[in-house]
Amino acid sequence: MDKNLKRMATMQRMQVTGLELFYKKGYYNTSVDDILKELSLSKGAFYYHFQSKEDFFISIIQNLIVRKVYSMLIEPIEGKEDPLKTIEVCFENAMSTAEHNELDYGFVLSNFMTEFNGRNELISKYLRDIYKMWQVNIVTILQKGKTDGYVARHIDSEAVAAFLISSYMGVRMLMVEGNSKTLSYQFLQQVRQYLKSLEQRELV
Amino acid sequence: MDKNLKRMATMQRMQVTGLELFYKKGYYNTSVDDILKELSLSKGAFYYHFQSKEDFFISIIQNLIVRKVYSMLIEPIEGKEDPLKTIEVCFENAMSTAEHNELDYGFVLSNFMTEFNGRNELISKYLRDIYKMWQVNIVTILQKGKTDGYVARHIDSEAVAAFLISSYMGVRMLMVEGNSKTLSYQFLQQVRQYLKSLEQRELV
DNA sequence: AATAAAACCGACCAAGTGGTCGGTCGCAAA
DNA sequence: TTTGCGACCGACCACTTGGTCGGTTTTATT
Repeated sequence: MDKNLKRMATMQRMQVTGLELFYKKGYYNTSVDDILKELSLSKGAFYYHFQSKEDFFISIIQNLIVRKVYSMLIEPIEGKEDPLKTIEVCFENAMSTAEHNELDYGFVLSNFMTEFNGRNELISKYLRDIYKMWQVNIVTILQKGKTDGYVARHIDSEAVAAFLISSYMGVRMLMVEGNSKTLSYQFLQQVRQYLKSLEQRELV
Repeated sequence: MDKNLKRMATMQRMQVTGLELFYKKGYYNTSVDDILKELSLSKGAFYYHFQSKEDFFISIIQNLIVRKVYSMLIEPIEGKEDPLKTIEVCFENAMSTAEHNELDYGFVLSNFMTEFNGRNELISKYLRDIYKMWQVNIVTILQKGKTDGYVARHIDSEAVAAFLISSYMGVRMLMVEGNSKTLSYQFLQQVRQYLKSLEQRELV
């Protein structure tokens, strides 16, 4: 019990610091030693808990990244009434969080998707699954929104979801290049404009 | 003269192969030796022509990446009549090119922006400049579009440009995860929907 | 053919890299 | 107090990295 607790505690410390550095400097550009130095731990400790650097990163995906994306972008829109409004608010919050984080290196998910693409199929798959989870979620609430009369029936929910996700990943990438405040404002403004064009007009 | 030609030829060969590999495997994940092996050249040849790996990459930006972005995304929309239609067509072409490229690893510019962000300020600056060039260009034609009665006067050109670029960078990133055909179609469909909402309605 | 500069070669270097392994330490059960 | 084991240490290994440098080959010029 207690032992298990200690084990988990150390692993979590490693994962948290690992994600921090991987996010900041990139996976391939961060050595295991870098992480260990930060924690004053040794190689032995690392390879006692994890099989490899890859295995370590996968555990980070499952324990930290999934949760992060879920709590920030998926959970806030699940089962809400007006999908368009809900998505708008969710984006506002996400952008605001990013904007006020002085150590912003972009959207975790898309950064890693870019880095691992074509280089590590296994990790790419895990990341892709998170993206899909998000995508499916948006599609679902849009479909429900049609039934409930919030969303125009003729729109292609899958396409809207893809477009929203694309634009979000895009701005989040651009925001790190400075001017995040302005960009954030401009982005939200245009998202609103776009979302408005999806509204169900003239309810019978 | 002739000497200069040979020099340029070798340098270009290195740059082309370099970009290919950097684009495919990432800058930090591609060694100078990797590039040299591909060309059957030696370290000596490389460091005779370039001061460092960084210097080499900067020359690639200036000689290849700038031109690529310019010819694909900037030049096609310069000085055209109807900005919204022009942007639409330009995106259609860009997406089509990407879609039919079986070795697609995303949008060159945004991939490198992500990779170098926070890791190499000098290179980031060069890349950012390309992005700005593109941005300014879109803003310019949108403003002209207002004067010419194609674009609604109340829209924020800067915001529209940022939004368009964001979404483009986003899809291009997602396209490499498979389903590029579907994604491409969905994206263009939504871009059209969005662009339509920017049109100048009811001309006097 | 002689020459000199330009272009290229490849062994070498120091500084890392991910990963291994024999050992140590502290704590809980006996 | 002894024992056993989970947690951790750190020297070490094979290998790769960007970069150097003394030297050789190509090439154009005379």
